[in-house]
Amino acid sequence: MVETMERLKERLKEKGSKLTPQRRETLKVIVENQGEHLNTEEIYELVRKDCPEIGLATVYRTLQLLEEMDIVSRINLDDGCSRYEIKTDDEDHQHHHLICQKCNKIIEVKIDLLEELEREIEKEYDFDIKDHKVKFFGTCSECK
Amino acid sequence: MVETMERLKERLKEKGSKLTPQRRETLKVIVENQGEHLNTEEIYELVRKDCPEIGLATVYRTLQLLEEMDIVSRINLDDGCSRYEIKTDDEDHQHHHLICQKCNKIIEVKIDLLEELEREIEKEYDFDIKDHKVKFFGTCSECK
DNA sequence: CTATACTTGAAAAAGATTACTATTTGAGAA
DNA sequence: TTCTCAAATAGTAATCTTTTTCAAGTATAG
Repeated sequence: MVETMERLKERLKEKGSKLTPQRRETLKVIVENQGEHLNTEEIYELVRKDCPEIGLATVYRTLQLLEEMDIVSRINLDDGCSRYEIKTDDEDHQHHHLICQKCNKIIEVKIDLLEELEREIEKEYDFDIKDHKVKFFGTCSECK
Repeated sequence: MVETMERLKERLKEKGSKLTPQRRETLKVIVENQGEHLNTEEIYELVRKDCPEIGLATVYRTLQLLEEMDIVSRINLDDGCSRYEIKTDDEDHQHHHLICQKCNKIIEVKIDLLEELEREIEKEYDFDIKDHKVKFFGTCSECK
């Protein structure tokens, strides 16, 4: 938490930007709700508890900023809105998500195992891979 | 093309739905523009050439229908709209896409190579995988 | 031929996100 | 600390994609 906030402060400074209470609080909500895949509206509601005067537009702007600064990543679950999760520094790219088509549960996958495929693609297509977004659809253990 | 149209007719009949000129023309445009990753507006404009009286809402409805019937698949490139491509029957799940972060070109990847990872995930998470959506971000050969 | 369920076009509505504008504020300089 | 000014904010309007509504049209089984 502290390190994440420090990272934000640092990257904002590099950019000539400011660490405002609104930005601090928005990041705090995302960190504290790791694994929840909150959308913008949900983040807005949670941020309002400690920062009631914040506007929705500011939350949108902040999330965009946090994504550009590589502090959060955006997830698209095809439900008509963007969702966000914190990027932990121990992973160099986004982890995968399992989406249950029956109960809509989202499960995070710790295994990466894409190295081989990525090396193959880089060679075959002469393409430098920087990151990936991988979603698997199917049925979770509880819904089988 | 003929087989794809037959498949549509067949699946519509199963559902008690009709094969209308609007649906026929929409599918035709997608088939004829394989590899273009057209969005709804673009499909609408192309369909209008041969079917000028069609409404945009019908195109939206038809694309939804085609996706449900597993005839096309939707691609989300985070550019604020849905794009579509035909599902060829020789692939049992969606192929991957490479997205160049410099020129925004989309490259289709023929290699799948996800079998091993999927088996691993199914075992580890007790999750039945039916399909996947995989995007790789980076720099294409021309932009290096 | 006719009843009925399915489709359609046009326009309105919804929902997410961005743009605008006057005002406020964080943080470095003095 | 106080001053200064670019950066940020709140609130609202505007935009853009997609869905819904509804009256009218159409295919098809019987």
